Amino acid sequence: MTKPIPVCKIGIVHKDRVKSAQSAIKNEKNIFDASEIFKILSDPTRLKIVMALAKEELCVCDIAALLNLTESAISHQLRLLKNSRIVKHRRDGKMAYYTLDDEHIEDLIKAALRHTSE
Amino acid sequence: MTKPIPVCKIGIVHKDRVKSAQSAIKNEKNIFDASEIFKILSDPTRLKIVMALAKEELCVCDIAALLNLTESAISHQLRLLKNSRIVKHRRDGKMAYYTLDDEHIEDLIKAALRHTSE
DNA sequence: TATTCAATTGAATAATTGCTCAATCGTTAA
DNA sequence: TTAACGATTGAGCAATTATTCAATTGAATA
Repeated sequence: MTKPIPVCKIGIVHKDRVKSAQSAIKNEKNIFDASEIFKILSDPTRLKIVMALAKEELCVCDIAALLNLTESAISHQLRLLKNSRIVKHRRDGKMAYYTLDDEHIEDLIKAALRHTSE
Repeated sequence: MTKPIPVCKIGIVHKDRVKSAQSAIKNEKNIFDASEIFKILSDPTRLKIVMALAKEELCVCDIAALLNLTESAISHQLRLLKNSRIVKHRRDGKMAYYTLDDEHIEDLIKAALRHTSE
């Protein structure tokens, strides 16, 4: 079955398939949340920050030196990462030390790297 | 060890940590490629397309009806997904049928959904 | 207290992006 | 050949975004 009804302009072509697909994307909120996480990791600078913090606790200065960017630029990105609960920080005097706040993120990155090296 | 050298303006604060972190992000090309995949999945429309195609083979018309968008908008997004080798298509007459081209992608999405429901 | 400095914040700018609209392509059928 | 239609493409627009610059905050120290 699933025979094509060649009238796209009027309606749906494969009604049963579309209905089935609909059930796969019905949870709008979850999909939006997932896309937000992907968006956070879609910037190379942020992705590097996350990968660096997966290995070491670093202060803003360290990350700025590591990525050759200003502390301001790093601080802006860290705020986004913090809002997404991907990193957390602790204060020690003038310095702010950042670490990962989510162990799932590393798996996510590994899964992405798997796609790249196919 | 790893004693803070409080002179951020002059150089690196925690030399050994930065050196260690550097090794985690040394493969620039891979990181960029991974960020590209995240970028592709960071748009809710594209993410829905991928999730729909993970369940059913669909033509452009079906997807447009499913997401309530024009065929043009869908076609533009499908081109991006095709360029990233996430979807593939076959032609049958006037219609173009799309399916997933990468079984890793579903794992990637599942991993992201895991983060959202913490 | 006054100064220094890491970190943060807000405004501004350049670049990117998702969609619409209009035109075109390619295949089917009259 | 012509007409119809699903799909694709390019230009253009509105919205988002990564970075810089300048100003500010907050903690340590002179």
